[in-house]
Amino acid sequence: MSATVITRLDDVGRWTPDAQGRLRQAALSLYRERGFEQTTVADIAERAGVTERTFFRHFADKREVLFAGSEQLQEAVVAAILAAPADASPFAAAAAGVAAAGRAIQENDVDDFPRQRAEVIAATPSLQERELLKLSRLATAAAAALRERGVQEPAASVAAETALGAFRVAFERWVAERDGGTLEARIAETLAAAAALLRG
Amino acid sequence: MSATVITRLDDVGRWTPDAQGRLRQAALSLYRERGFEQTTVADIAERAGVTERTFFRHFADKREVLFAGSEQLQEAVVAAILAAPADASPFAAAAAGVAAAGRAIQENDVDDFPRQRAEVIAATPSLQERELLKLSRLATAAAAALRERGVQEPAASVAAETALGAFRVAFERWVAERDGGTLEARIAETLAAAAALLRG
DNA sequence: GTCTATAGGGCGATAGAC
DNA sequence: GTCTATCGCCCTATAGAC
Repeated sequence: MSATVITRLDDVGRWTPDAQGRLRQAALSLYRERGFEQTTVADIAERAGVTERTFFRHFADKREVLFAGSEQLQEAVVAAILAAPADASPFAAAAAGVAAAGRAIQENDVDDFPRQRAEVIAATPSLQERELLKLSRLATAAAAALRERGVQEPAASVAAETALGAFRVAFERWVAERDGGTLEARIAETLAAAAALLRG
Repeated sequence: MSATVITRLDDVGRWTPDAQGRLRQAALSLYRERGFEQTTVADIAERAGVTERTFFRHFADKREVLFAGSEQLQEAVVAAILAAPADASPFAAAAAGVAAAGRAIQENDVDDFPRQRAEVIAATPSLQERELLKLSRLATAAAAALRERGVQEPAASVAAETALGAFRVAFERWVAERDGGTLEARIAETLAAAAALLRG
């Protein structure tokens, strides 16, 4: 998520710094203006003031530009799961993980970036695919963290999938309803719904 | 899933019938032989005895050729949810849906197709993306079916996501362990683990 | 930075079924 | 005649190779 920080004036040399950050902003604005398919990598590079080749040096493909920072999110989730009280249930630990994800997203929220990004993704199937893959990897990492806590399979994977399913629903609702409260609140509400489900 | 059936000899005209079925078989075998990325659409078309252009008339892209029949699967899931006993809990109804999915997959199992297909997908990130998108759409359809049964949001979406999360875990385990019993049994086991989770 | 193979869309032509 | 499956050729953008 975080942009490259200029610590010394020498860093401002032949090229303007933070090409990656400019590429991300250029891509998001263009995807919003004309749509993902109607935007070429050349368009993005041009707006960011770099060459097409530079784009592919920073991002593996045209989709990935919207998913920078997903590793940090994953780390936050794993850390929260490992940091949960020793006596927390598997689902409670997984829930702590997705709650941390919600907090991390809101903390890094600048210029309504997460919601704008989410709207573009919601409008573009091929971006949805990438998002789902990231969430799936996140679930895999969460399950591994739960196993580290001593949770057996298939409980670990099921708990991770369930918590992340709740997260997905919460995030979707948060994006759809602009005045529906904070993401954290939505997540808490959805996790509660999940917990209530199997009791009923 | 079903191939075009030749009902009359006249159907065999200028071209050999069932181009779609041949394309699916050609694609799966080539993906297994040399991998998805190493296979070109031209390769597939050649093996199926049609032109490249014909491939794209049957399938939107190179991935979609492995996902024919997913609409029928979705219909089976929705039907099973709607057919569940009126007094079934939201989660129980969703569970009936994914159990039906498991049965549908095993019924159409010819030549170990589902497992071979799953192995190729497991080895190919871009195919995983497509698979996850299909499952996500399935979850959306399942949630809609639950709402039709009178389940409110967010319970409907959460129940659908949870049941499909369990399905995903079950399917993965079934693919990984060749002698681990039937898919149906795996699904039942995983659904039970999900139910146990939130009680604990 | 340059070069190239491949995906995948557009559009018209063709040939058979009915 | 219509409808539908196929083919051929053109094109651009992606993304990997060199």
